[in-house]
Amino acid sequence: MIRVLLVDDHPVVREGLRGMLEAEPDLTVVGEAGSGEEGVAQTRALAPDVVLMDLRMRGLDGVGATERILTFSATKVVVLTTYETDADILRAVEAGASGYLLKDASRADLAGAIRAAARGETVLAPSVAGRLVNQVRRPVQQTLSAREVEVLALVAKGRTNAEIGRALHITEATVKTHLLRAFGKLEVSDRTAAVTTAMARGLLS
Amino acid sequence: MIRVLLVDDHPVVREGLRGMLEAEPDLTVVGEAGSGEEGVAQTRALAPDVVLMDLRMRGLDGVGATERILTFSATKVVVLTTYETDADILRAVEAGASGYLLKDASRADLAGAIRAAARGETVLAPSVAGRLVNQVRRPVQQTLSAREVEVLALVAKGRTNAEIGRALHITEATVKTHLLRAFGKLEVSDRTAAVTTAMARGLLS
DNA sequence: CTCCCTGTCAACCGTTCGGTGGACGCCCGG
DNA sequence: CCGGGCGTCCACCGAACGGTTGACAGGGAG
Repeated sequence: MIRVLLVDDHPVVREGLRGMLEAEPDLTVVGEAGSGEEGVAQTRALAPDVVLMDLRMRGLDGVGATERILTFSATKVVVLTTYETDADILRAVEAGASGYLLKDASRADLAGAIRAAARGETVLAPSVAGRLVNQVRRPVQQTLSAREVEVLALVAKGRTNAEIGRALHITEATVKTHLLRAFGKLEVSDRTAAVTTAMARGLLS
Repeated sequence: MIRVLLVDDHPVVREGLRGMLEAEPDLTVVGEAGSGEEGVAQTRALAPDVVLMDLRMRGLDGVGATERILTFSATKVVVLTTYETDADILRAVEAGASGYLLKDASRADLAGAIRAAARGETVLAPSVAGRLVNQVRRPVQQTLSAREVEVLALVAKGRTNAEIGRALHITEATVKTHLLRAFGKLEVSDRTAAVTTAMARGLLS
């Protein structure tokens, strides 16, 4: 019997997962948590075999909760989320998730992924696997520096370079340097495209 | 007994809703649909009292499905969605939805909203109501014209005005006119802010 | 029928941006 | 200890952008 803990801030989703998993004879839901913090605490208390973890949550998010859980436990973590942005997927895998499923998964997908995770295997939804391959194939993993993100966030609000410089207590020249470096990393050539692609990759906001 | 139809493209969510609603003695789930088209068909076939409708779906979305349903049926539609962008809320209410709930709603919230909708009342989640008030209080409802959206979408991709003009077979001057009008409507003064606020209001992509 | 919105185009001007080519100090890791 | 990434700064140039004003045609609403 595989013991599963559900971590999701939506009661509806928890209820749905519970219903689907309890219908499988070899799976049992031993607990639910509505936040990342609660998920960590419940894992410590219940020592489940597998945690089904939502990514987007208020407070401690799924990635953070996964990292914490794996520091003290052999519990497997399967990430279950609605969206599949490149950055989310990469962060989850880096944090040590044993699987990445989307919420449109069927009962069979879910159960299969949980059993695989319990056996120590890693399962990715097909579309997720493709995106991950794209990430890995790209040799230079393009992470924006904290400062670059800071500048881009202000650009997204429509600030001019001079305004951004004043806001961050740096000169306009420095702002431009940050932006040009960000352009290179994002493979774009203007600020608007930089903002949209950074958002698409989950690097902003 | 209030007869409810579930329309959501996520099996997990449908399962969760079914579980929560079946626990209420006066509610019964008479059917499920995984798409807008199917939702319309099922409503026609089953004539439920209330449809619980997800907004974001592939194909015919929740707003479109709601509009169609209300043309031929007295069925009440309660919108249930994860996100609350201003444009989504307004579109759903304009389409004739009797309620707007978020997926973090509790079982009591859900059941209460369905009962209210069945009685002919309108229920909005508190945060949704606030946003709607903001929309209505703003006298000039700022809807971007189709052409303006088209231009903004290309701006979001980093195209210059001249490139956009060539792509849309208009001159750069016209592109600038569209953009300036969009700036006015969105209350911004540069293209980047225009794109981000348009996205935030759900007017883009 | 008239008004307003939309879509189209034009010219001009000042400001901002993007590109280039530097420069310096810091810190981390090989 | 030395390379490289990061954060900071400077100067210059051409291109792009934002603001303004003005214009005209078509269509839907009052």
